[in-house]
Amino acid sequence: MEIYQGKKKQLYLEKNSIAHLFSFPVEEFMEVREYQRDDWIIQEGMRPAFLFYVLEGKAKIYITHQNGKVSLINFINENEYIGEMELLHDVYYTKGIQALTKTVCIALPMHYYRTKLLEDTKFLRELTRFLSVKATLMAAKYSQLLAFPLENRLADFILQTADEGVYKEKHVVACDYLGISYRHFMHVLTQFCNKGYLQKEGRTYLIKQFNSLDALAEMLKNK
Amino acid sequence: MEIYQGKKKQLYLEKNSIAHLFSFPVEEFMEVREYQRDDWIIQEGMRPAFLFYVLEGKAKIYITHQNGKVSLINFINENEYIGEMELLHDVYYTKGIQALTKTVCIALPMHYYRTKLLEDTKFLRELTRFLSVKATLMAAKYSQLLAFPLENRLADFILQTADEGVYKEKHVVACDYLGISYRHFMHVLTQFCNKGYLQKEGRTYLIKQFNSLDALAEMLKNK
DNA sequence: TAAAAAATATGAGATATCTCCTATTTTTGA
DNA sequence: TCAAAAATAGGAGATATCTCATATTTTTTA
Repeated sequence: MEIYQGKKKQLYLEKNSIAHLFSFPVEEFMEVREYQRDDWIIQEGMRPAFLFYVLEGKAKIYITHQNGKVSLINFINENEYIGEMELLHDVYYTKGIQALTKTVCIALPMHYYRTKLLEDTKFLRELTRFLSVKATLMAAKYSQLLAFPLENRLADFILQTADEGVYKEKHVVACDYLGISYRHFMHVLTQFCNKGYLQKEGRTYLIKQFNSLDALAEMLKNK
Repeated sequence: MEIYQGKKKQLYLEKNSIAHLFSFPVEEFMEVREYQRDDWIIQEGMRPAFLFYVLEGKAKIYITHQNGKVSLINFINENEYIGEMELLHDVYYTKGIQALTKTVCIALPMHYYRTKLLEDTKFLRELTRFLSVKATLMAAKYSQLLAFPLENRLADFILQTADEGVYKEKHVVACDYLGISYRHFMHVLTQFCNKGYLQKEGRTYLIKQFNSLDALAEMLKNK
C-alpha cells in the first residue's frame, strides 16, 4: 500500500475532485492511498480507523462464517464508501475488503472528522443515497437467492463479469460468490458448455449463446 | 385503513412525539393512518405517494418473482420508515408491504416535503442510520443464506418468532421467508420434533430444547 | 351458512447440491 | 528455482430440496 505524498497527492486531487462530497475542508488530515490487487484494504474483524471513498478501482467484500465457509458478499466500485458502517455504529462486525484491481481511495481519519461528517448535509445526502442503493441491492440479491436456483444466478454472474464475450473469473471466487461447492459449480458450468451456451477455451470460456444466458439472467429481474 | 382526524389525530401525536425526526414543521399535510392486520400498506409495483414512519405495529415486505415464487424479504418494526426508497430514487421497483398487526404510522405526502426532507440534517441523519442498519441486516441475511443450510436458518426463525416458548407462525409464511417448498419445510419441522427440539401441540409447537435450537441459530452469527 | 379458497399434512419419486476422494496443472514464496 | 500452496478437474455416493399428487381441516366470502 502506498500513501501519496506532497506533489503526487496534490496532483491526484486536482485530477480527481472530491469537492462535491463534503461542504467543509477535509484535506488537512486526509490521505490518498493506493492498494494493489489482492491487498487487504480492511481486514475482517479489525475496526478501521479511516472512512474510505474509492476514486479508482474495484474491491470485494468478504465474510468468514463459523462453519468455515467464506462468502463473497458484494463488489465495491468507484465512487463508493468503505468503512461507513463503522463511522455510524460503535458496535459492528467489520468485514474484510480486498482489492480486485489497483485501487486508489481517500482515507479520512474517523476520530478527526466523525462529528463534523455527521453534521454535514452534503455528505449525509450522498451517504444516504449510497446506503439506499446498497440496501436495495442486498435485498434484491437476497430475494433472488431465496427464489432462484443456481442456473439463473450463474448465468447472471457470467454475463456481469464477462469481458467482450469471454468469461474468465476464477472458479474459486465464483463459488464464494454463489455460495456453492466447487464440485457442483464445475458440474453446472460443464452443463452450460454441453448445452452450447459456453465453449471452453483453455482456462477461459467463450459465450456462444448470449440469448440463452440472458434469458436465464433476466428471470431474476423485477419488471 | 383509517385516517385519524381532528382531536384523535392531535391526541395521538401528543402521546407519540415525532419531534425528534424533523427539524421543520410537518404537521400541516401529515396524516396519521391506522392499518389492520393483513391490510396492504403499499401494493407491489405501485409507487407510494407518501413517506411512512411506523409508530406502532409490525409489517412484512414481500416481492413476487417472475417464476411465481413469493419472497418475504424482511419485517418492518416500530420506528422504521416505509417508502424511503421512492423518496430517494425516481426509478425503483416498489415492494409490497403488508401489516402483520394493527399498524399506526404517519404519512408525509412526498411531493410536498421531498425537497425539504432532503435538506434536513436531522432527518437525513436518522434516515442514514436506518438505512445503514437495513443494509447491514440484508447483507448478513444474504451471506447466511449463502453459507448455511435450512436447519440453521429455521432454528433462528423459530427462536426469533416464538412467543414464551411457543412457535406458532403460519407454515406458509415461514416458507416464503425461508425460500423453501412447503413439503420440505414440513419435513424438517417434523425432524425437529423427532429430535425432541419441538413438540407439536395442536397447531402450535412447544420449544422443548432451547439449547439445541440456539446452538443451531448461533452458528449464523459472527463473533 | 354453504361453497370456495387457503392452510395443513403426508407419500413417492426426481433433481440439485454436498462431501469425500484423487490427480494434474498453475501460482506463489522462501 | 524448487518445494509448497492454490487452483483446476472430475468420479462416486450421500443428503437436501423440489415437484407432483392427494386428502383433510380451517378460514374466508358471497
